[in-house]
Amino acid sequence: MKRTHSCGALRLEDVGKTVSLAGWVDRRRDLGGVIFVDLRDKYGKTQVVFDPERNQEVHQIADQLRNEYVITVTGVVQKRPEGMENDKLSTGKIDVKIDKIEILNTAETSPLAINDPKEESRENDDLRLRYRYLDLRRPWIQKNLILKSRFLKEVHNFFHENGFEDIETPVLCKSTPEGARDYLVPSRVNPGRFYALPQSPQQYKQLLMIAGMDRYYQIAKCFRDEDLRADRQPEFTQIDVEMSFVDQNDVMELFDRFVTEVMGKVWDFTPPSPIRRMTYAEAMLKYGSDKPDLRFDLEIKDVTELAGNTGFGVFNSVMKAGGKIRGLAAKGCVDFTRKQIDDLTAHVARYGAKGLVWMRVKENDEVETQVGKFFTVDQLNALRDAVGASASDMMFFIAGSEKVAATAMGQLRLEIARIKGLMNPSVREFVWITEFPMFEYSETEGRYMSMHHPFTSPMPEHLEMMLSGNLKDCNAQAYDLVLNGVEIGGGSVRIHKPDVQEKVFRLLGLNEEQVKEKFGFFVDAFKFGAPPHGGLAFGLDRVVATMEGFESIRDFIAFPKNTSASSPMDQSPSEVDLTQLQDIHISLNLPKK
RNA sequence: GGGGUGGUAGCUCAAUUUGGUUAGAGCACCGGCCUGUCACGCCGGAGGUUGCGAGUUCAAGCCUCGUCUAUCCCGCCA
Repeated sequence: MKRTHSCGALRLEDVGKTVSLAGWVDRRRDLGGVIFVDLRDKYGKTQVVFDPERNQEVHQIADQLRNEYVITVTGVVQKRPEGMENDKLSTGKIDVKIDKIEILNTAETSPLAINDPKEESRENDDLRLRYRYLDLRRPWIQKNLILKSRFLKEVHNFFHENGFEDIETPVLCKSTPEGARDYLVPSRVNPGRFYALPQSPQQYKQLLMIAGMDRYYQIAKCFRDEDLRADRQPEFTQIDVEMSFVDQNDVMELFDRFVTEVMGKVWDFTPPSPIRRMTYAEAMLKYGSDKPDLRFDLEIKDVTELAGNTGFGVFNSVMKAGGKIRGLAAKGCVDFTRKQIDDLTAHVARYGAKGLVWMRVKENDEVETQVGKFFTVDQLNALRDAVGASASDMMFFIAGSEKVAATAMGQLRLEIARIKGLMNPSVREFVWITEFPMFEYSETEGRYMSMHHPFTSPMPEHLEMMLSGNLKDCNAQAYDLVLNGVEIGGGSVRIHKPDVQEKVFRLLGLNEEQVKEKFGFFVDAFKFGAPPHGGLAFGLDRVVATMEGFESIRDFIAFPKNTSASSPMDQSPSEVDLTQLQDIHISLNLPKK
């Protein structure tokens, strides 16, 4: 027994007890005589005291202690002298006078400042990942992992209480077209053949519905071989759910309860119930995004008719070409400098905006703008009223294709909110986005692609439209759950009729042979009595990160990859022995340097 | 694949108008002093291929080119 208590356990009522503690030396304060050591473990910190008058031998050993040494100590809990309490520690009213010490391990000087009291001070990511086991000793990051663990426990409870079964699905799967690039695993016993790691257990969970399992959930590892971002890792975890005999309302209602009962409990708050819903069309129009951040207004207005029918050639030609003109009133931003506006212009250019038109509303409500000569005073005033601007506001306008006008404006909206500090991290705004388009035209592929995935059912009233080949206006029974501008979950009602599924594959450009080869087993399964079903997947890492106000999910994953999808700690991916490659019948054809 | 930003001591950063003594500071580290500190304090010390490679120049951390790398973003991510 190395310890009787953790380093976060002792309180005033323990005074007088003889205790043993074990942990890491967080910090040593040597006053010449008495030596103080903050001993740290997962549970907290406790100050232990080495008094030369109490025990000279032990004191001499304490003299050798350095940061991150691993020790076990035994001593007597004492009330700290008057005025010597430390309010920052839960154990701060006591300390432990040490009679016995054992150095369990020494430690080299840490390349990371583990005991840095400034929580926001972090070394660069490369160094942190290289010494991740040291990085993970920091209390703030341990807190993140522990929170995720607690959340998972409640997730399991919730689904079990609601009749869901936790069923594992394969990690070695069949590679399928559509979607992200697959991670491939060569088969040794089947030369020239490959498994794919699952992008999600989508098909398996649907097969479980066909199998009659009725309600399935799984904490599922998913893999996507695409470029990384702060909120995207090549492997990540989903709370994956599927239910039989449900419509989309049933799924959303279940997750309304999930948010209230699980997230509300873990983060100790009361979410709105039900969570508000907004159509995709409304979100794109008003917020220029399918994941609107509703912590602030800054609503976008369509001013195509107003602005297009003026003497301003740019607006005029965009409208005639079938494009849109969108505007918004940036409240209290009349004093934006020319440099700020230039930066905003550059910002929206990244999203395809050809330009950014700005107008100031002066104290007397008069509109002032560089392009004023193209508008009448009435037209300017009409624009001002249309976007809801008044004195001391700045107005911004973007003209372009509907997609560019919407998304560039949406990004402008976010950037203004950042500048004005409107993204309050303590506010949580949930919203369901519904009625997503069924298909999306891909310029790079030159064809329509599924916006969600190819198993998504069209809205019943749009089925005929889809079957007749109108893909543009066909909406799906798909829904995303959005929190503070972050998509934390998404799902759909699935197609359960084999003929509809076949048709969708065909519309996506897959011929009969390709469907048979890639999805044959899946399509066959639907011929044997598939129940209507639907579900949803929650991004576990992203939910926790977003709830904690972090943008990067890396601080919630014990061993994440860097942006090159490699691990600076274990140097993976790495080269392998030639014999290993021979076993799996692989020869390398590497790009020239 | 493309763009932005960064790479200087173990760590976090600095180094004046394109350049001008021996590249600095804080923390960490090592030594000394200090008996109630808690980011202890005081004194001293050590620590540098300025990512790498070329180039321009009398002179490069600083300018140019290439390259590597990290990060953020666009594309991509059903």
